[in-house]
Amino acid sequence: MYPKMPGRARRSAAGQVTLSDVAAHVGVSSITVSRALRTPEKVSEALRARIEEAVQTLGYRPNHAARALASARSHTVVVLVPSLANEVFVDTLSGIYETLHPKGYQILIGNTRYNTEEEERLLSAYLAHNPDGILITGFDHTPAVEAQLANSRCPVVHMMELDERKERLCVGFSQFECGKAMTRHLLDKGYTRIGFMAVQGDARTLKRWEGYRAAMQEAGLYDETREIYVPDSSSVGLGAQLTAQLLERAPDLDALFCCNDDLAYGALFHCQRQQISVPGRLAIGGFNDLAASAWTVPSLTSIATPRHEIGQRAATMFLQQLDGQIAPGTAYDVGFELVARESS
Amino acid sequence: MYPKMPGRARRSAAGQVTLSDVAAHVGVSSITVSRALRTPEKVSEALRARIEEAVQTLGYRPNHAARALASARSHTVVVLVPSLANEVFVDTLSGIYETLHPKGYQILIGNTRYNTEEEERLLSAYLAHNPDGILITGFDHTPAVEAQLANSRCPVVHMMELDERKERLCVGFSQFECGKAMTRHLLDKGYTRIGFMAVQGDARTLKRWEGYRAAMQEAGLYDETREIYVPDSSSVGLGAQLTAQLLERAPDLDALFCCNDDLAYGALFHCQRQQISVPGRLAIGGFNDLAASAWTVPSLTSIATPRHEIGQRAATMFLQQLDGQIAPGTAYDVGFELVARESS
DNA sequence: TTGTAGGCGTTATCAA
DNA sequence: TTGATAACGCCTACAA
Repeated sequence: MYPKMPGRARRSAAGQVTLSDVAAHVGVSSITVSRALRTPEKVSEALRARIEEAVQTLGYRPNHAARALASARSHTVVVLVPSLANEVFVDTLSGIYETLHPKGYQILIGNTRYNTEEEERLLSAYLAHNPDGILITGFDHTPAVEAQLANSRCPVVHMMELDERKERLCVGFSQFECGKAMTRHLLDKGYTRIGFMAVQGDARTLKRWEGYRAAMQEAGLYDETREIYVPDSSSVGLGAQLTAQLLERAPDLDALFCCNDDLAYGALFHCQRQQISVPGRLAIGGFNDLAASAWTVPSLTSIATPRHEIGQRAATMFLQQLDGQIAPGTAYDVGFELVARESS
Repeated sequence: MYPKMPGRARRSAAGQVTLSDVAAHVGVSSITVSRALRTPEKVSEALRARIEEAVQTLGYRPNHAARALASARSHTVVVLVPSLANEVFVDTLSGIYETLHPKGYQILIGNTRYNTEEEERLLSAYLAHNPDGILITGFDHTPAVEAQLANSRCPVVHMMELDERKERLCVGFSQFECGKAMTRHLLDKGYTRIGFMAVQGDARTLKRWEGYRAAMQEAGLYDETREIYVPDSSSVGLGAQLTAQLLERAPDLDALFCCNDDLAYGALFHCQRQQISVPGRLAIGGFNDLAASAWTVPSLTSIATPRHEIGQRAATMFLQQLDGQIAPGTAYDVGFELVARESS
């Protein structure tokens, strides 16, 4: 048996320097130290200096749990995203972090893995932290999650999509219009046998898919045999495999709209390997405009989504609701941009 | 002015259902409810059932802060990684999560952005949470961080590298040997004018670089004009740009070892665009073996690093130290594997 | 198997 | 500007 960890013997163990330790050191009451730390302007300058010094020398560290318990504010915000292996959500998180960190908020990241049940479990667990706010991806949740959000007594901001019911705080863009925009771009370029590749089947993917369908139907060119879908999670390899499958089934395809850039890279690689010229024989469009999309050969036509801004905005909207500075049901549309490159 | 959020009036506001609410409902003391929830086996079956029912109907949720404060155990583990935009650390995190979540631990993720000062700030902030453990990347820290780790009174596990001093708990592999292995592979394949591309300049990159140098010097083929380095953060685009620069400076290069796969993709794309045949005119090797590396054209030779296992292992080692089940200074070598593909 | 007592470190309230 | 007091919700220690 090796040395156990401190055992956390009991009673925070020897270690912890507390507010009253600092207070004793300075010769004031602990509440004064508390004030000197949180609202320095309410403490006389002389005292403040002595307190700060004592904090330094004693190495005092505030105790988050005690603060949360006493103040009923955890300074914690829960963020639920479907994936971390996706540049999109990493960028969103960094926007959130940048905005919330300076305000003293901790972020509790929940990775739902594109699974609403997992989301439910995560939310339940995280609610025990009494978050001051919840930033959640999309509107597609289990009834239990909806109920928890409603009862959470803290601001909830939905990210990535816009609420058609205009009842919930949200920031995002129209996934449907994105799907339409890319499809129209391909139609405008003269392609007529345009396929669609989808995976994962989350709500946002499905909306893009609807956008594709709407545009194809409007053009009188819709043909469901040019669509391919599997529920698996997205990857470059899967993109390559599905491209092969789809081309077998619909050999006359002249363009392919992939529901995200990873799949599109896979499509590109497949074509390269099979000597299928892009865009000569097959045009390819992606979605999200990941950092690498400008560098592939040929470079990838995609739709740029301002996810970093979505993160910043979602965090800001949370702060605003905390202060009553925002109307309930506010929907913030960040828009999107089609980036035409060599692959189309 | 719009409706503010509940205001968190004070005193946990109307809302909170507490242990004693449940206790009152059932007609027992609150400690009994606490036990029924944490150690069900210590409560009679009949009571347990009634308590569980009351928990359901009242919608009781444990309060993390109160629990942490009373028990001096936060059930929180801090994980510090240099980046989230890197498959490597996302995979590591998922290994950690899988291992720790079932044991009831929350994970506090800190993204240091490859910056030791930022790491210091993050650790300071996170220490306020009284974590039960700290999983940190590498051994390259500021003195303040080293001091905080030493004083933290909780298990600390270092990930990704092995401790030469054999003093610290760690799990990883030899970055130096990796660098050597890839270089030797290229030498074995007959390449002699092998370049090296590095970015970011973190400790691990530098060790791989040393491995490269050692191998080249052993072969009597080392030439520093074939090395290129910039401190910028890694990206596919940067890989392409640096490849162009290096080829200009050292046009006779016949192989290029990139310190990670992202850069290698960039190198691949540059060659494709410039019609430089790979590996005919220039062989390329990467590092990490990201998921896409098997699908590029040509597919990329790389070094597979078992980061998921590192995550699992690091979490396990933390749990073991908590129970005194592991010798101090244990270093767990997960090894690595060279994956030779078309690009070399 | 269940309960009593007391405190974890901090902050809100109210008073001085 | 500063302080005394009483929570916050839960858990450890000990007792019954």
